[in-house]
Amino acid sequence: MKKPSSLIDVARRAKVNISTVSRTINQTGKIGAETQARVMKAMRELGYKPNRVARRLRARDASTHLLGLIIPNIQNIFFADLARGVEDVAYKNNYAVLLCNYDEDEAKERFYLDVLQSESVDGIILPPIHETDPAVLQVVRNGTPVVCVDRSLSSGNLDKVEVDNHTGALKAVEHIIAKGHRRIGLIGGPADSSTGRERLRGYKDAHAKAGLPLKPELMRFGDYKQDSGETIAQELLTLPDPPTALFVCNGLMTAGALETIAALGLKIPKQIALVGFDELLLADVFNPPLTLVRQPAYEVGKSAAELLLKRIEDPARPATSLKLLPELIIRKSC
Amino acid sequence: MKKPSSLIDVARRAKVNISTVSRTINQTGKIGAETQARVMKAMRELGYKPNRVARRLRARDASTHLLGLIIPNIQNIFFADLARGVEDVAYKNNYAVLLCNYDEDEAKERFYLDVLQSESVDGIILPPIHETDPAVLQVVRNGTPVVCVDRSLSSGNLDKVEVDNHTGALKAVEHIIAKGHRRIGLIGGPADSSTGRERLRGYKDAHAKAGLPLKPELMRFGDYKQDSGETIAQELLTLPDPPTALFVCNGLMTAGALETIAALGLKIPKQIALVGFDELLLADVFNPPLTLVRQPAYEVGKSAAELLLKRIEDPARPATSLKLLPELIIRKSC
DNA sequence: GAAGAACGTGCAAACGTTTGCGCATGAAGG
DNA sequence: CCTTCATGCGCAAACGTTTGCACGTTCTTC
Repeated sequence: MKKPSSLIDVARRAKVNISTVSRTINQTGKIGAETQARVMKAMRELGYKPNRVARRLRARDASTHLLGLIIPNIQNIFFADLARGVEDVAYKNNYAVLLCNYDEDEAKERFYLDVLQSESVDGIILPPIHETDPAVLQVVRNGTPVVCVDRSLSSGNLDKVEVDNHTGALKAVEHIIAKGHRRIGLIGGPADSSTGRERLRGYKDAHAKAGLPLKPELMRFGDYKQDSGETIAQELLTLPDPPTALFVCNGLMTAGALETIAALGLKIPKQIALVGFDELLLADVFNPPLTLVRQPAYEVGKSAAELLLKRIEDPARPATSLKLLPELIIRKSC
Repeated sequence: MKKPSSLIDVARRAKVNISTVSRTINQTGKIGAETQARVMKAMRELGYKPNRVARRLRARDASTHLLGLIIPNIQNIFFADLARGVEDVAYKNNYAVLLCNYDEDEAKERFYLDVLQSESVDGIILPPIHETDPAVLQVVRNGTPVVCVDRSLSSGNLDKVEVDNHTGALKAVEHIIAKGHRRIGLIGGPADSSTGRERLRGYKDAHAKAGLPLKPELMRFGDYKQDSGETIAQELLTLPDPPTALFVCNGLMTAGALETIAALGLKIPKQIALVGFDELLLADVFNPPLTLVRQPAYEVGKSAAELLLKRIEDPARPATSLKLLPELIIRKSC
């Protein structure tokens, strides 16, 4: 473990004081051209790299050009796309982003929040695990810029960018109803997530508008992972009086549902119609091509990062709240 | 920006010296039960959280229980799965992992390497951008434990876990040949990646073993992203004398190829057979179900993390090199 | 009952930076 | 020739920890 060279080493080699070295590095203060050259040379020769830890310890407010992004599940393409959106604008502005995958685990979320904070990132983007997330609130109170994505935080004054889940679900279910379906199975999201609830509301409202009664036995709730889509579809489709259409509330669960539909040998859309949430790889070349609600995941990430950068620049600016519209892509599965 | 409380505040409140506080936190040294209680109380009341930055500055070797993972492209499911493998074993061992997505950009890779290093992570897992990556070598020389995944680094002495790409490709192409194909299009990986070259070698060796001549016009190389799969498939399939089968060297490019096959209205496997690399969501319920080489992505991540933890514990242990076998899953597309 | 041993705690240095202040030096201005 | 001032640089404190050392008590042990 070779000890890396420090300011002191550079200073010694260039025969100046460490403050001079620091100042030439940061372009702060007046330093003679000749001295600067000598310092630069010494730095090059020693392969000097500033120690970010020390730098941040000294100056808590020294920008590290580092963003934190905390996501529930990296295997969910929605979040991967979102992450890319964040990445791209961050990088364009010379920021790097530290990604943390908390796997819907509250303790883990808290841990990462801690880490990012104590790494002094300039700001954090995350979907709060639920509406009143005290850990997140604490971070906000500490003065770290935070922007919420996808899910919201009840406590008002935060920048956030969400998808209009209610409208998305409403349109989807209205489309299903327009296709003549009356028994529409719901594979919903977790009840304690705002996205889950909003999509459920869309499902309900579509029924109400069409004067269709809700059938509780057709409404089940998963955890946004593939397995639960598979299991719930199994339950629903083996009911004595099964639904004729399925509305599945996210991409992974849609994949799961498709697995059981295939296992059951059901034909889409004749025997069972299907509309899913989230775009899926290959959805348009699937057989039949899948009708689904495309969420602008990349754009969510992009906007969030832009908002965050603005806030970092001007912490006093009023909070902006964006709501992006999802798009119902009608193909052949319903 | 409220200033968080420090050891000093806690010490003052508990009427002890800061060293006493530090010691009760870290369970190091003997501290009386009563004093401990007083300190704990003060910490609770102040909501004290240790400052990780300061801690790491002081003790460069103090484990932060933090791992770094640098991946080329988060949207590639292979890496998402790999990341989950890393995550899971890390978390089980009380480590957190900082994920960095460098998007095949060398400058970005270097940047993240810098950041992780100066964040003093305990170790780093990454697929080196190419065999002789000086930045990575530098990190290794600095004494930071590194394990390479997926791709290798020419300079020997590193822990690494790879997939046997040669065997995987060999089996795949042998299977294609066994199905009677003689004109097999290759949508390969980048020539400067070890995975790309190994898979190419498998493709070539399968031809050689079957006594089949290589046809350079059927061999093209993409960048592992969906678009290039789409474009190259387009080029290949509109050749005057097009291939009757396609071997596609990763998942995203396979998806791209499927897009153009659909656009061209070609029937799989009759008009064009296909074998891809990487498991794909819905591959088994696709029409037809896709024959492909499944890489044990999750296991790669898992093993890598285990290796890294072992190395952190015992930096002197000899380097281990793992080669995991991919599996040819024969379905209907070839 | 005296000599250690063990225990509990405080003191201060060190980690690698940034930065306010102060001190020379030389040029400009009267 | 004496002030004034800008320029260029050094000194030392501070950021929040950890940790070796020292010191005073109390408990064994013969």
